[in-house]
Amino acid sequence: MGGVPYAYEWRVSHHTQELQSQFGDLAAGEEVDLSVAIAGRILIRRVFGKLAFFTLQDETGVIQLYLDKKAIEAGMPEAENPFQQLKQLTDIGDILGVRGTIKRTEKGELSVYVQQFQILTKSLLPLPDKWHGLTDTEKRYRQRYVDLIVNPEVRQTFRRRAQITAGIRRYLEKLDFLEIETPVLQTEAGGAEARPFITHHNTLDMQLYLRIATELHLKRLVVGGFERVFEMGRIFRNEGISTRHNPEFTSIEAYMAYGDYMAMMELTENLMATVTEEVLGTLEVDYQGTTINLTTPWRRVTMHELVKEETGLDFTKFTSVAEAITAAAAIGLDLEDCPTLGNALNEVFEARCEAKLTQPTFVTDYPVEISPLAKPHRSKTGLVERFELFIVGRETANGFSELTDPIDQRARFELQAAKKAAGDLEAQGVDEDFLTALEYGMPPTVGMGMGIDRFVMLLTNSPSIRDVIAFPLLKSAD
RNA sequence: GGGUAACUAGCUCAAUGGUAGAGCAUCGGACUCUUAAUCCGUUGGUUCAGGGUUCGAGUCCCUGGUCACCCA
Repeated sequence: MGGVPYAYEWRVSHHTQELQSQFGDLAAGEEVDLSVAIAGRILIRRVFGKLAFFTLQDETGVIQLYLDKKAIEAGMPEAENPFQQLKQLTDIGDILGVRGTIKRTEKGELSVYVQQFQILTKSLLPLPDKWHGLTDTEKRYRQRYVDLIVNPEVRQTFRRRAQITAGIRRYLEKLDFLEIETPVLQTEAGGAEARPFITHHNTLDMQLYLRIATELHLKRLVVGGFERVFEMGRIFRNEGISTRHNPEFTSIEAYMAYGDYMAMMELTENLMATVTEEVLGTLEVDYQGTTINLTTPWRRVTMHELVKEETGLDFTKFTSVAEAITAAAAIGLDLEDCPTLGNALNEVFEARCEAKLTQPTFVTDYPVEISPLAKPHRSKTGLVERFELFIVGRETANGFSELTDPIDQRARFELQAAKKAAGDLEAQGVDEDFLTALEYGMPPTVGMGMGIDRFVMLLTNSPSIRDVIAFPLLKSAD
């Protein structure tokens, strides 16, 4: 005791939750002569003259400490007035190690009957009000460590996030998928339509981009002979920030040779349902007051059907963009800027359908114009074999039979490059090396990408993406 | 990008244009079964920043900042 406010170690025998469950049915007033050692942060202090109650929190939960003057003096005979020191030197927020036995107090609170204690770390800053806690959103995100200390549900969210990512990996590995890491720093940011972050390598004196997708490298691996690959990792998009968008977020992309988009829809729903069941123990998920039912199979509907269902517009009947624009105007939609029929269809879909897709729904058969990496539909001209998964009106996953024809792929890239040259900041350039890979031959392959953060939001009932990212990007405070 | 609202003590919040406050936390004291312990006392402020109106601004006006929500 005394003098060393920052200790080196404390041998812990139990965590609070273990004790709470192990002695859950101990009767009030009963004691158990089991010696335990625990450690944690002092959350609340209730101090009397010769008796004190602390609430101690460790990673798993909380337990009360029963601090009796006589017991502590008996347990720490070399110390001088140890109980007095305990009262004077400890504060809310300090990390304390204790050894003692188990006792449920007469008032019924399971406690550690402390014989010895040591201040392991002194806290110099006061914790937020124990009753009101920390509610200021900005402070919660900027000082997540404080948020984690005082809001147990925040710890639960990140614990659950870890279970989800572990569950996804376990599921895919069981299906013989191999996780391979691909470059974050790239000379050309491709694989998606998004503005990239630009950075610079000093010794090579080279402009580099942070990846906006993992797609093109994973497909190179498929060319190389890995039939089932995936990568779960951070990607970066230099776009706006909202409750659904953080500039860096986590995606998983998985590629499976010899499968098509139908197979991948099945894999995706089974993967998500399995992980949900593992983590929540149910497929009925409450999200912000709405029950989302993840029981498979999920609804599959083509974009054409859905648009017709919601708006009455039958895009299979239109022969030109002009016709579509006129018809859309009649229902109050301005599509003047749409260059092609496919763009117009997508525009109507985004404006009128997306938000209504509350229950999990695979929207299929997208226009080729907005899908530069997807294989043409085997029976519908102008469309590709693609799906997007919507849950709670949010795009949560995206997959397609991969375009494997290098000539077609070059033409699609060139269209993109033309848009880029015309000033479209989200268009991608021609990735010559990727085309070379395709020229060596890529087996028929299906790929899928999923937004991990959005899936975690769903399973943790989090309204904002910032609630599932430990340290979300915020503007600098000053 | 547009709109709305918030910003005051460490935390949660008050304060008709007229002396900046409360609870908890801090600090000191009393107290051997508390659960937001209780009781007595104490400390604590660039009212987000900068300008303006006014005898006087936390309050009204303008500009900016951050966060939140809604819309695009």
